[in-house]
Amino acid sequence: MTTTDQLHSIAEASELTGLSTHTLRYYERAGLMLDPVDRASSSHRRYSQSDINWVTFLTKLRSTSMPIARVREYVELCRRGEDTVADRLELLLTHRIVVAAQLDEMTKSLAAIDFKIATYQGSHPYEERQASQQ
Amino acid sequence: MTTTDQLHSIAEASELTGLSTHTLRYYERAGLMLDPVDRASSSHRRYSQSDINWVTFLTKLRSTSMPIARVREYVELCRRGEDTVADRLELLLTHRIVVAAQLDEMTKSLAAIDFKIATYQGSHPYEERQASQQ
DNA sequence: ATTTGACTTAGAGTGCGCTCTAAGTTCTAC
DNA sequence: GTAGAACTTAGAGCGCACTCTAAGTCAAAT
Repeated sequence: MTTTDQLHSIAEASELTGLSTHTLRYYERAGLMLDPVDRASSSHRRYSQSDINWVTFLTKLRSTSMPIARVREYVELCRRGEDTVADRLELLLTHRIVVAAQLDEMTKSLAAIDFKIATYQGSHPYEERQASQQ
Repeated sequence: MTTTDQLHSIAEASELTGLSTHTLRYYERAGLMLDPVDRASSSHRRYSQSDINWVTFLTKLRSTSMPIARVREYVELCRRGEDTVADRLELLLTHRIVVAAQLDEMTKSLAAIDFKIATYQGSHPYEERQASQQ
């Protein structure tokens, strides 16, 4: 719970998050970091564990197609403190609906693809299948 | 099974597929149609039911993030006839793996978002929750 | 001390998938 | 026959999310 935090170079942060160093800098410039990333005396970035955790959560938002601008809105609410919790909740609940719809559409698409795969594999035993125009 | 096919204007095709007329023309130019779309004497497009069905399947590929170029590869295989079935199958099976991974990542991201939602809603009854830095 | 590689910045460039424009033609309704 | 909507084309433009560049600074090893 205390800040015995080990600090990470941008290369390490890249390893840990799966984002490129370019993207990490880009996200920072885009205002997506919760608080300013520490700097070494050399001005090199030093990522704390909590920075890493934040970026990790951020990638969950991104991987569910939340636009950068929306992520920024969310971060800005976070930075404004505890009295924005209701707004943050609403934002996430709204996003949740989008994600559920995405999952649903994707599942249906997968089913259609699987159906096509089955026709190629010969869904009917004994070669009873008909020639399809697709 | 016979071609009693009703023909559809591009506006109707747009309605039926959920794609804009712009996108329908774009896909055609991009070589994504299985066979050439019929034209009225006026040169207006006339979509057959099988065109519609094809576009519908095409959107399943697109909605699972298959790039346009890959869809085109697939279509070209389809056009080359029955001896490309093995290649088509391989292409779809490869894509299937990608889609499954996407579904998995999305599901995990949703879980992370739900977890955050729960913390905002007060996951613990009786307000036992701690202030989080996020 | 010098080389090598990792880092810094601001800003330009890229790739993808549309999306729109403009100028012209055709269909539908009156 | 004329108005207005829907269609046609080739090609330009756009938005998003990176991704890269260039010129310079800093760090670790020899």
